[in-house]
Amino acid sequence: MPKISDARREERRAEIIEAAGRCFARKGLKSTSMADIIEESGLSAGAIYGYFAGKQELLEAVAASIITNRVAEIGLDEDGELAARSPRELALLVIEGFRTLDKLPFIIQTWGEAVTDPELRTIANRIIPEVRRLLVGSMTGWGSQHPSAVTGDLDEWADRTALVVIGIAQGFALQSVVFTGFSADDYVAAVADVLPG
Amino acid sequence: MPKISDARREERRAEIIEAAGRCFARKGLKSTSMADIIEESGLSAGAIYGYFAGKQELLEAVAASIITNRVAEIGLDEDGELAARSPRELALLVIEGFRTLDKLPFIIQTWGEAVTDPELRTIANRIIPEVRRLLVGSMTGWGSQHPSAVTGDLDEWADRTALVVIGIAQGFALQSVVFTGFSADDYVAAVADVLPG
DNA sequence: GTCTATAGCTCGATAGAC
DNA sequence: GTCTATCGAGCTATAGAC
Repeated sequence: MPKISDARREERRAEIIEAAGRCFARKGLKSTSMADIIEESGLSAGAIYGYFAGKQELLEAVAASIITNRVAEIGLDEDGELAARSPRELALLVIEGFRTLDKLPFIIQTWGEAVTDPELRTIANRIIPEVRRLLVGSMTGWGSQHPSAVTGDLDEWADRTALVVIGIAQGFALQSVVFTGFSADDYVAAVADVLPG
Repeated sequence: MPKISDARREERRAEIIEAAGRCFARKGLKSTSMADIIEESGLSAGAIYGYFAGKQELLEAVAASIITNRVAEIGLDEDGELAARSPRELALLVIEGFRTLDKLPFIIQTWGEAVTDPELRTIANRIIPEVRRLLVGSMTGWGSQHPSAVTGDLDEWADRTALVVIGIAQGFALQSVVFTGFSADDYVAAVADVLPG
């Protein structure tokens, strides 16, 4: 077989990540076997292993891919620019993203894995500060226009508040996947109630 | 073989759950083997399997045990009675509990497992409404004394707000375990900022 | 402590683009 | 004809059962 171009190789890689992502979302992290991914991708074991060293590395690639797509959507309005938004608007924006994300169960499982997988933790730790930076930037803009909603120093306020905004969104994700009687609308209403904006 | 008393059997069961809990917390869910638990408990394989059908059932028992202990602490003041508390106080109470809980990493992993394990989800779904009920009761008492902080109907307000209080605490737990640069003090400060009370 | 099943993975053989 | 991505049978290691 021929040596393929870099572009084609990158495409293959993406295909494999996609296939693995579908398996993980459908069957769960644990019970997805390499055989499943091999079948889903339509390739052979050897082919897969030419791209990824193992299941762990695949999982990490899938996680990185999803999380990168997520970040690209957060905090960017229609023009792809960062707009000034209130804590409430930002929380609802992130939650709305989670709400329409079919891979949410996979993400929750990934959080659990990150506890014991340093590589996944590294990925998370590369992304969280980036999300936080986006939120802080957007909130700082809003806060300067609404000083009465800000307690203490503007930058410190935005810095702290971003943490809780992220936490609230994470709580939403968790409850929506694990809690059977969960009402997304109630949660959203409560967030709108609690956060300023 | 002598049939042991029910009390003794219950005690043994608790010992095994304790030993398994230590293993899970130390080595993580995945890499804890039955051999580890057998060794940690000082019992034989046969003995363990006389109480639990397998690793999964043990995990579920450990989760149920931890979560039950948690609930016992939440919302109960020194007298074991339910006091009226503000959303802020309740969130900080739950967070403080997480903060001093050495088994937090285990809990996060359990959330991930619950996505694919119906039995664990059932446990979570038995507990979450109970915690919520405690929070709602406590907050309703507080809200009736601070009507200006309540939007709309008191009961509905407490019901909704409890969701977010739980979510904020879950976000704290997640970030404190996964995010390396996490500052618990900042998160707590932000919660105190955001929630009424 | 031993047995069995299964998961993850390896590696020589193959075949197709250049 | 050469070079190498892909194939896929089987190897190895480990977890769980008793």
